[in-house]
Amino acid sequence: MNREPCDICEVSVIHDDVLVRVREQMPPEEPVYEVSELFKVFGDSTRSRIICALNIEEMCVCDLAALLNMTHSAVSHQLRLLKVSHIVKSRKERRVVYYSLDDAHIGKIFAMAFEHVMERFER
Amino acid sequence: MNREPCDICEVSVIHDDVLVRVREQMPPEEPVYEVSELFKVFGDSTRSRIICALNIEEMCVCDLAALLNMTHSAVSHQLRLLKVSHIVKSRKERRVVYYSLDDAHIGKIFAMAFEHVMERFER
DNA sequence: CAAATATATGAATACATGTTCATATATTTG
DNA sequence: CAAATATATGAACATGTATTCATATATTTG
Repeated sequence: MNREPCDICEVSVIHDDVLVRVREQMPPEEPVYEVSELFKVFGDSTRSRIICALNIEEMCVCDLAALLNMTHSAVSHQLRLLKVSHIVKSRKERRVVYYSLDDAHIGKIFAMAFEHVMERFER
Repeated sequence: MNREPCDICEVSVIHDDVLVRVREQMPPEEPVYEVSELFKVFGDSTRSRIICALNIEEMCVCDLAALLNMTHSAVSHQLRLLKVSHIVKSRKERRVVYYSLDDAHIGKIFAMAFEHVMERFER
């Protein structure tokens, strides 16, 4: 009943030494989860396109909708998600809300992923 | 009927100049899509944990299952996805299949995202 | 060769998520 | 203040996806 170190794993662990080392060096659960949540937000082509656009210049919902050929509603929903995820920030001027990337880090991570993907494209 | 430059967008575009500039500088659709697909694979906490583990040391399915307290089946399914996405590679030795990160780029992107998340943690 | 072991996989289920539609809010203009 | 404009949002629907379960394959060992 109380099998160590794993209840679900039905067979014996093969490399105990590896497990010990990896357990020691594994980053804590919470930031790993946060990282995957960040990637989850990146992991949608609509949001990726929005981020690419805002990486060039700040834009309002209407312009983004025109650029991406989408309804205002769909764009607005995604922008809300991007905002609560601290990927995008907004400023209001008269009637229009201008969105831009919240953090320089965002663009960097994106650029690096882009580089990675382009390498595969060139082969 | 034939409203330019966007059929879906029901109102007039506000900033034509912005749209022109962004259209010019936007990266092509395909790599943007590929980037979002890459992030989609990263955007699951199970897979993130697997990637973190393999960033430390190569591991077999059984060890990963024990480490993550998951069934072998679930781990194997995720590893298959990671493999077809070229995030992970495998080598077989006798009965066991050892998995490791396919590309140094993977670890870099992950490390940068980690850094970004940790910044928020410290505030 | 039979039993055991390590991994893989197809189908099913449960849950998450993106878009649409209708409508609401907020701001500006006549 | 009424109409117009820009954006936001709740609910519904459709689609996608992670895990589980049962089972298959492949390899090794007695």
